[in-house]
Amino acid sequence: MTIAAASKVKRDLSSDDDDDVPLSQTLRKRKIDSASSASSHDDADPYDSDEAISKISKKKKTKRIKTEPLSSPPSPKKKTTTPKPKKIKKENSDVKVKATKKKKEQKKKQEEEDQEAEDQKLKDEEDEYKWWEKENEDDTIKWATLKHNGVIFPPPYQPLPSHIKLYYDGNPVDLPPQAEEVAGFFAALLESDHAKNPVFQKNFFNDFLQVLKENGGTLNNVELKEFSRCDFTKMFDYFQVQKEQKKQLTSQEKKQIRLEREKFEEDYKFCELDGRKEQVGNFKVEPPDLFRGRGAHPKTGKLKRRVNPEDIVLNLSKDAPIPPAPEGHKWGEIRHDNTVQWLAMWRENIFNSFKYVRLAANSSLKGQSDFKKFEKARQLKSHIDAIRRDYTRNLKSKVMLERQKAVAIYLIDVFALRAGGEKSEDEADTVGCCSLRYEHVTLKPPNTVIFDFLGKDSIRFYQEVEVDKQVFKNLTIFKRPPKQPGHQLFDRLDPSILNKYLQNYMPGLTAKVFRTYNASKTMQDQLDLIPNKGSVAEKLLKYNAANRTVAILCNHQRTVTKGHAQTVEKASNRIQELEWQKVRCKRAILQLDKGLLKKEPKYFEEIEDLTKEDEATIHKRIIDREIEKCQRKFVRENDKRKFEKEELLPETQLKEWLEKVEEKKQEFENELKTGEVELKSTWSSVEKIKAQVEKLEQRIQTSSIQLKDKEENSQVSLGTSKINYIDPRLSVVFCKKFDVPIEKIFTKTLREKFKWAIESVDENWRF
DNA sequence: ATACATACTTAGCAGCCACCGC
DNA sequence: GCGGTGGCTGCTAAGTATGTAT
Repeated sequence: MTIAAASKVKRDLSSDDDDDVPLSQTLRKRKIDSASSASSHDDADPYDSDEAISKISKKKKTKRIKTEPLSSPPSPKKKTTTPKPKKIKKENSDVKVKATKKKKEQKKKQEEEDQEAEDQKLKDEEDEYKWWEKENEDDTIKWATLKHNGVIFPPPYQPLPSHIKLYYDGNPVDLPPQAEEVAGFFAALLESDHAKNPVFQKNFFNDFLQVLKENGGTLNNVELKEFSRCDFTKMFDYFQVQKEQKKQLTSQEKKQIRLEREKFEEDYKFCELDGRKEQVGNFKVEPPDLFRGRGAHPKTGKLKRRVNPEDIVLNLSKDAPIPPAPEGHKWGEIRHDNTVQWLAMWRENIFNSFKYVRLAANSSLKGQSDFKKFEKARQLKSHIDAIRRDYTRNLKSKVMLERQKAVAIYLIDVFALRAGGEKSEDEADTVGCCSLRYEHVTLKPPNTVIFDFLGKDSIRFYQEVEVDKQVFKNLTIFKRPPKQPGHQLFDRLDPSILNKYLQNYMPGLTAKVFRTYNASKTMQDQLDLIPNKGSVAEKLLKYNAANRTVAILCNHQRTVTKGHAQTVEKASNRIQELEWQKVRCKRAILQLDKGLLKKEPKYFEEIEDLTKEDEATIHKRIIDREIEKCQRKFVRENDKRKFEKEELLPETQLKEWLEKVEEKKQEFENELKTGEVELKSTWSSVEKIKAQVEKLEQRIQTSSIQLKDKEENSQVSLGTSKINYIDPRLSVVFCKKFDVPIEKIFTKTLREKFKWAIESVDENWRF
């Protein structure tokens, strides 16, 4: 195969021949052209040694089983060169933060808010640390000084009132509080899917019994043996009532509570990094709960235990004051490691892995990492041609390992697959590129491939695509007997081999960089296609469409919301009703002037398009809706009156309302029979009605577009790509060039996260 | 090379709350 | 003004990647 052939991989290899094809089309069924000439040696068996099948065995088991006492975590890394702390700037940043908080309190007053924002901006300009304007030094050292106040622990368990209990075989069970807490975790989920999942039930019940045993068993000698004999409903109901009560609080009370909480959290929400005040991300320690693994997770439902101060390692400057541990406790360890970003960590008990407390997304450290990530992806631009040329050539390599690498990189590049590291048996069975198995890929000659597997978060990846002919051939070889379902497709590959290979092209190049690169490249290309015209709303729609192609490329999905089908139906009913109203208007016009039918027959065609059945359906829908409305109104009104101790509305009132509806119904029925519309007073002239028709058409138009947009977005999640894959500078440039306010594209938090991008590019910047 | 340990990014979802159409 | 709805945010699970010891 030639280099030219390689560059025909459709999506964006040298975006020449199909620049004008909307990506949305090519993405659904991505086609890969192939000019490969199948010469005989291509088919030579590339297995260059007979250990070929040796690694075929399914996946390896067990990892992370290593246990280590929490009290003695591994020693910190050696690199503890602590550069001298920079001078600390004074209270300026303090003031700023308070201003932000105050802002939250006051609603409405737009001007005031604007003013304040303006003020803040000024302050920002004075003393904000603009790291992106500085030279970038050593990045193995993350900070010079770090001070913080530790972490917030969840409140201790509050036992339930004594009349709320778990029931076993119908008998109340007295649980020690520690066990009651665990039972409560389950009870709270009673109506969720988790509670119906047998694995979840089993894992929960085991751990629950364990905790019960640890605490001396039940207090009233009920022996719990089977999950199915437990009744959590009383507990569940109690939680529901509590939730309801919380909701019932006045907005004043809610506000009060919120303010108190914010005040308490203030000290933990911020830390001091190199003398600057920066936000901490997850300063709250995760509360105990039942582990909610995604997909078919073997450990789902297990108890995630409470974390104590003794479990926590704090990381801060040597000279920083050590925050006091909660009363009667001490910290597990204090560390001074400035080669890492985390402020605190602990080991969790589900996988025995670590959880970290780190800085917020708007912090300088995170911003710098983010910036670096996108710069690395941009660097790939100057290597991508060589990489594609090489993998295209290596698709025919005599060496099996090379062929596998070539195909893998092809898949990662073209279909944006993840690297696909090995997983242990106690995790959900999900895969990425390197861990693809026989059954995940179906080959349909001549060159169609169906991918069907569960990826990260057990999100299904399903695509039927055409691939390069040589890729197809290779996949056929990778699936040859004795391989069978359960066997690895890339039996000689893992991400580290792949990454090592990739680093030959460019330092720091790894599989994931391709996702960033292709996502941002796609976005750039899509934005380039948008004409600079129309309203802001129209431009936004186009921006979102571009965003959507990226999300589809990266397979970012979301579950359709519960009410989605209903919402769609409602919306299309509305549109249908608008159409119907239009027809009525046109009928009315004819009633005013019959002669028009001959003059403009086209205009009145729609009248015939509406069938009697459809019309009757619409009538019924409207009437039903109105009846319901009356009834609801009646009930509501009386509820209110009851509450205020006023006299209730008599039934006759309801009847009166309903009679009005009945009249309308008669009118509709008559209209259906005769085809004659009762002329409204506003329909005094043909012109007026025509104007109304125009309005209706406008509404139909917008409603239809909105509906379509909603439908297309129902399964696609735009946020993930916007937050993680699309270089934010692209969006900034788009806004600048197209006069779209950045607020329309980035929420407040995103604007803070991407401050570096917003302030650093002009409108000529390109990815 | 493998196995494990560590640290950092990416991911979807629940719940809340502001806003919008009636 | 009211109730539903969609957008945001917080949360934490689930990935990727690299360093270190064996």
